[in-house]
Amino acid sequence: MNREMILEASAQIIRQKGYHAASMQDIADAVKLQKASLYHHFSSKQDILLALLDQALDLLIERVSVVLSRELPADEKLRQAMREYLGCLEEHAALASVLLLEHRSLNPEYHDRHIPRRDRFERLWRDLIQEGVDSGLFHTADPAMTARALLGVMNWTITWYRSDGRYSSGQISDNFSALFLDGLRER
Amino acid sequence: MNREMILEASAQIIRQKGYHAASMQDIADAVKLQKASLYHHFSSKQDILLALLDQALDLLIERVSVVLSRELPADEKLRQAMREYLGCLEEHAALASVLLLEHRSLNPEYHDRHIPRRDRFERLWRDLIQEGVDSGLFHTADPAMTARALLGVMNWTITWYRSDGRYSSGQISDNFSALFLDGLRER
DNA sequence: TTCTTATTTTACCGACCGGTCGGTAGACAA
DNA sequence: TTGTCTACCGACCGGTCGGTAAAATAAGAA
Repeated sequence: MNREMILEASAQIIRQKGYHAASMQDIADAVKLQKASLYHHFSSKQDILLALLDQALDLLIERVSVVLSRELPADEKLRQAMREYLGCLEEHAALASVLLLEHRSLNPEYHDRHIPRRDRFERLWRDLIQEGVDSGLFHTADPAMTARALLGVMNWTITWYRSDGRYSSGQISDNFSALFLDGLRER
Repeated sequence: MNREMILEASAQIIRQKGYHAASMQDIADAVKLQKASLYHHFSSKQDILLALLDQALDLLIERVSVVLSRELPADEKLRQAMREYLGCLEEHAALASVLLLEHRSLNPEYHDRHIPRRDRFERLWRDLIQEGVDSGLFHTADPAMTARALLGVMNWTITWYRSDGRYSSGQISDNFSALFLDGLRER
């Protein structure tokens, strides 16, 4: 047994029940350990949550950054970045759910340490929008708010997306990127 | 003391702490009652949560429906509906947070009763999109998914919107509706 | 083999959880 | 005066929470 296995099980359980409803006993049962044994690997329940959030954010930042560093026009880069991000949310659904829905359960001190990393991720998207504006491909009144709209659409999918649903994450992201780039209005 | 006052306090506390972290004692303290007295007004903690969700959804359905029943072109109707919805989320921020973030904490039986009402609300938006498509104003591959994108953008605002921030909810909704209607791409 | 370290277990703790109990105070009516 | 109602209270219930201490076991290194 190691930290990674415990984290994986924790993500599943916290995703299902929410952080506060998920007990250390639940996690221990899932990895077939006694509850006390978890405290050999993690100093507290909060420590587990923080590790999950860090892991999730590291993963997403890394994966999206790779796409953003490609030499492409901003619109195509946006399309690919959205595809990568939504694919990542799907592939690591439990981890992603914890990141997006349970970060509010972090203690204040932990939370303060977490926020800058979130901002860094948000800035990736804002910079992409800005890049598009600078190159004359995009127009927007406020790149920061546009980035939040973008993240809102994508993040909200974790509340309804099911991998056995009608559409794959790739189809959904293509749909969303087309909507974002060209709008709903007929022309 | 009556049910409404308890619900109002409950919404504030549950919004802050989350359903499971908010205790009946917390709620009792907030309304200056003994914990036991809460059970004179509500049969259980779940009962409080369900009442909050019902109240929130009733409010939103009513307010948005009024806008949707106006005789307007679909694009203008969308603009006004988004403005109404985001204004409502801001005006009843605590209630809205509970609705959007805590419905997962409902017991299965309660949850099943709640879901159809949520679907009804989502359908309002889907029908509006469809109306725009039928009238030739909108084009979209899948109205249901477009509606979800729309709701995603708006619902996600409760995770970052602060009433003392740079923009009012009206400005944000105008920004979002413009983005949705005409897209990000320069033309 | 023995010593050391890493890992897990058993047994336990105080605090708090949602919820129930019997009972009380006051308003109103018969 | 008596009975009934709403609203509320203090005390308490069994159970679970996150977390701790110390003993037992497993795994390597010498």
